[in-house]
Amino acid sequence: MAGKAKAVTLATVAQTAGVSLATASKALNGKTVVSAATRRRVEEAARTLGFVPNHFAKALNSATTGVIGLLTADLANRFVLPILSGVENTLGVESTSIILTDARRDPIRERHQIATLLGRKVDGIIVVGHSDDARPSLAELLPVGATYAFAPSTSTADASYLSDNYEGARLAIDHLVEGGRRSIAVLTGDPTYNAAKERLEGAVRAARRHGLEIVGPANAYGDWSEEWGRYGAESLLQGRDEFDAVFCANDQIARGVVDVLRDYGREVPHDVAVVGFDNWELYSSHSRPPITTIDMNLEEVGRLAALGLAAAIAGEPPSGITRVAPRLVPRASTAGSKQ
Amino acid sequence: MAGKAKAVTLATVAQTAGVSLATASKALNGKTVVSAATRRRVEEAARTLGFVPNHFAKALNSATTGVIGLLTADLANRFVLPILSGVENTLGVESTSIILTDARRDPIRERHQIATLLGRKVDGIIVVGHSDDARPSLAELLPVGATYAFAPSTSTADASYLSDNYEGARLAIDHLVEGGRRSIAVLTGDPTYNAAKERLEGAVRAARRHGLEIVGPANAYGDWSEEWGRYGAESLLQGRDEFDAVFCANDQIARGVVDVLRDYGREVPHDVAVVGFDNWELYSSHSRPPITTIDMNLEEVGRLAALGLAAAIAGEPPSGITRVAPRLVPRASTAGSKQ
DNA sequence: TTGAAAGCGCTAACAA
DNA sequence: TTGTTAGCGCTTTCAA
Repeated sequence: MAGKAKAVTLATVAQTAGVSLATASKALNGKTVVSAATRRRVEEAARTLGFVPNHFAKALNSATTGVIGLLTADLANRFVLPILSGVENTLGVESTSIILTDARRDPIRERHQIATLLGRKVDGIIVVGHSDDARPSLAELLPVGATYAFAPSTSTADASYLSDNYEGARLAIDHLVEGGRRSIAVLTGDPTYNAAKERLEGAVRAARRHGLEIVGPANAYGDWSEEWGRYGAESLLQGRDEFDAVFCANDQIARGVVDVLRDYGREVPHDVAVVGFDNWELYSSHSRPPITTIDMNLEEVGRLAALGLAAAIAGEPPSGITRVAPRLVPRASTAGSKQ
Repeated sequence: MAGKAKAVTLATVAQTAGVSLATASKALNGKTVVSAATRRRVEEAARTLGFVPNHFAKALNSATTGVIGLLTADLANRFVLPILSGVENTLGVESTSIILTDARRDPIRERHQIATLLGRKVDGIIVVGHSDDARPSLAELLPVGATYAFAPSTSTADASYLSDNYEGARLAIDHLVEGGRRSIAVLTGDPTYNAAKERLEGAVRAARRHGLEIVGPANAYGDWSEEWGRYGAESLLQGRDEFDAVFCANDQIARGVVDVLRDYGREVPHDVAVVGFDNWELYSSHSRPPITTIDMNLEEVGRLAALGLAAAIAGEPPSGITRVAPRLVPRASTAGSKQ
């Protein structure tokens, strides 16, 4: 720990530049009233003295503090990280700081953290959920702006940003159909999740647009695990329907499917093409073969939530649900065209 | 966005409690000089008015601000999350806030962020690396305390906290030997990483302590991928040495090994036991069979880094490298005793 | 045990 | 275009 740096204040800067405190303040804050020469002198002085403005003093007489709160429901969740990253990258580091909190799925903890954030006088809050299931609005509790990322608010007056499951499923199905697949099965996830429903529904709709029906058992729900993927694949293999493709609602399911197909001597992608969801990179790109998947573009979700909050802080609060288009990440599990 | 809450200030509280500003301040800050009755009255007033102290005003005349900076090298890295979580959970939410930054492995960006954090008058900084390879000390640049998590500082004057790879390897080898394994092979990771070297070395040492030598090729280095695990396993199968266990330097390698053993009809754990490293839960616990692994206890690393920083802030800066003991997470891949 | 008053470092009227 | 002055909300001497 180096010695305590004696803080250089604006007063010192003003003094060395030979101007008043007020003028120095104006010069450094880009106010137009100061002459170019004065500004140069002040900036020079600030630079040589290594002046760093004290944000606390600044915040004390400004309407805004340049700090926003990130209220995450579950920091350990692997989906929140890209969102954080998107937020962090969007807000200018110099102008805005992020205070991070983790409610650990505990509503009581969440209340506490909101109080803390408000005590820190954050300009706004980005509420990051742990799935894309809707969550109660915080509008009543908050005297500041807020946007919701991943888990949308139940109130449409709030601005929510999440990935578009329907569109993701459509991308997957279109890709399979373009590859010549006509008999597509679907294995979706835990039916208590929106994502499981929407990805299945999106697939059914997209298939119909091509004049196709999804093959295989009507009840394609399971959970989000490899085990379910393996079980589902075996069921399909033992079922009466032929299939040349499987769309899975996440990468783990897809991994299970790919592994079982391999065990049974079905070649992927030659005999059966497989598409996953989530683009859990380290996971889906190292299987045999690597799995084509849908990336939710969660960084973009974070980016939009940050921009939305910035707008809200600027006095123009957005509202409604914005669905971010996912993208297809093609890999070997769907390579080549069938026939 | 609800209406702007007119902030309740200490002055209002003092007024309703019928005391002076100064007394109210003392009462709320636990100063002993105030009488119990007065304190009760002030607290009562504060509660009913919903008084929340303004941290900026507070920080303006205190030595500390109750804010610390988290300087992460790479937020997208999956190892930093548990560390963040450990830090977040350790610092009292009410008393300390965390400002999050992400340098994205860019030293220039890192400099900027340090400047920003110092501008925010953080009481200290926790530097979180993206691997356990040492990183340059920041002591020269920082007028405040700092601790290093995961990636230790190159300076022993700094306090660094990381997981103990040697101990992790020892746990794995001991566990295998206790299970009756005598011919243990090792597949480690990318030789440019400390972790790869230390885990291999730890395994060799631990084996010798049992009077055993590691079997298989001397050059056990590869990278951190499933592909390397598969390749390494095939090499072992085709080699001349018999082996009844494989210790892998991460879960991906272990997964590759398990999959190939399965392909070749070797039963895990009956014929060959497998241990991974990192406890990447969602990954290692869903393979066939689920993989025994070493958990680095990164939350604990975060916790200690936070406590160390708290000590530094309190004027007692710790120093040196603290290695956190990992723990074994037993799963099916080593179940039962051989023999 | 309480209160009056002086700042913390800065911004924002207002005056010059 | 520049400077003077009054706070922002709080803590902290120092007196009472």
